[in-house]
Amino acid sequence: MPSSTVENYLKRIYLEEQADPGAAVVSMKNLAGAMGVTPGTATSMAKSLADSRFVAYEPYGGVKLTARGRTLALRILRRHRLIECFLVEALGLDWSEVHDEAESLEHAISDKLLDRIDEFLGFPSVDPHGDPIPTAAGEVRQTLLTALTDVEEGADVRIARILDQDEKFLRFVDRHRLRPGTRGRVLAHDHAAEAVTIQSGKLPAVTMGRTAAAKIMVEIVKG
Amino acid sequence: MPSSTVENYLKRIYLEEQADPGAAVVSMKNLAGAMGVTPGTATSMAKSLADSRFVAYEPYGGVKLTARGRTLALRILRRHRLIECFLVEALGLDWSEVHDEAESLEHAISDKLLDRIDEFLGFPSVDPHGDPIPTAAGEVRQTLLTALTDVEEGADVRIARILDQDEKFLRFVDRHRLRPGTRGRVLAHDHAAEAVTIQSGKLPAVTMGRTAAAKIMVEIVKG
DNA sequence: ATCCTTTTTTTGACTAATCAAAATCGCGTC
DNA sequence: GACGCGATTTTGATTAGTCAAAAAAAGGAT
Repeated sequence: MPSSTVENYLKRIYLEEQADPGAAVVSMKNLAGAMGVTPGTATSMAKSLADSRFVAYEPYGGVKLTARGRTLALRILRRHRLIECFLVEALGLDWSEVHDEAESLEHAISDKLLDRIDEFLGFPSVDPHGDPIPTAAGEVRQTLLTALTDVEEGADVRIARILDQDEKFLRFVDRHRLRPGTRGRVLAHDHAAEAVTIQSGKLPAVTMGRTAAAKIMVEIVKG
Repeated sequence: MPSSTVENYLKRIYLEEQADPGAAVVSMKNLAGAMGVTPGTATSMAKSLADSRFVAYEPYGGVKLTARGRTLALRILRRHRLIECFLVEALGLDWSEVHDEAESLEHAISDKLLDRIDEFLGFPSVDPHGDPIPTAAGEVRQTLLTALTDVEEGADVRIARILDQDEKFLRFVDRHRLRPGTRGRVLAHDHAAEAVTIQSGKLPAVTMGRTAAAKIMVEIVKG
């Protein structure tokens, strides 16, 4: 069995690949940054992941998950996201605080218990942040979403996914009723000022900067 | 924070001390046996636990928990037992299979989540095996129980606690309706043959040997 | 083509946890 | 009091994961 360190690296590599689908590989710099280790550590781990055939590693190039590595990464992600759902559903934790908890539980839970949880939850397809839950077979259903930065003024949208697990950011999202599933309208989109103004429910509209808006994925609602 | 290895050693030392309250200390042989490591490993861990002031270690003697060590051991035990309750209550797992799962989750769960679980369960005082759940303050309410081996023929008893987490044994107990909380009657106690016959509900009576009976703790019901 | 900066790799060291096997200790028996 | 056996400790080695700092490579700018 791979250690939880290995599991974390693979998960992280997967997420980095997703975050920048353009890049063919994940650099040691990015990997080290994402894992909070020094570059030398990332290099030596990359080699050992390659030895286990979880990644393809090209010296001075970077790493890229193999099919085997991706399968494992998705298994961890599945665990992580099902646990997040469970903590919210069964115990009423707030969606802004479940990420860190899931981060450690994902390595400790058995497959059997995970199946129970999946069943308990009614086989959900997304977690509380709107992130898709990979199937047990290792497939992810990708939905086509638009970043809030790419939405034109006046559009009606349904918030679908928040691409940031940071508790502070999630609480900001929550305060303005922008959590996945809610509807909203883009009141203004000032490209020069790099600011988007959105309004949800009866709450006052909120204006946010480009980087914040880029982390909010929506579906555009035809009206 | 102590590693989960350290947590496991402390928990194990606590349980060994409980299992043989007569002995002043836990020997390296017993500790190594209980932890499934070689004696040399137990010795070196004993030293390092002593350095952290979790145990008092006497070379060629043994180890004994300090107050500090006991507090931590009880914290782990509390986690373990609350998790067992939770898995049975919330997810309907069988009490015979929750022990191993709790064994790994106990090191991964946060205090905050544990408190939620405790609340969810209504602050239980015993787990599904009848083992007492230490309080958050680190106290254990010890109840006075009698081993089935010490019960006279004809006595009515209430099963209170099973001193063995082994799945096979627990399923045996279950099959004969002897789980904690149920009532039964000791039909025969043959001291020479070291066998006890007990009957519960409408089921046929079952006869078990001394070592099995010693693991079943009961309260004697006055009639 | 050379230099400079950034990235990557290498090297050497450290900690935690473990084992195997050799050395040593403690203690009951004769 | 010496012997011997079982328990304990020591020693030397291994693996996983990490860091700091030195060395090397890549690649763009001049």
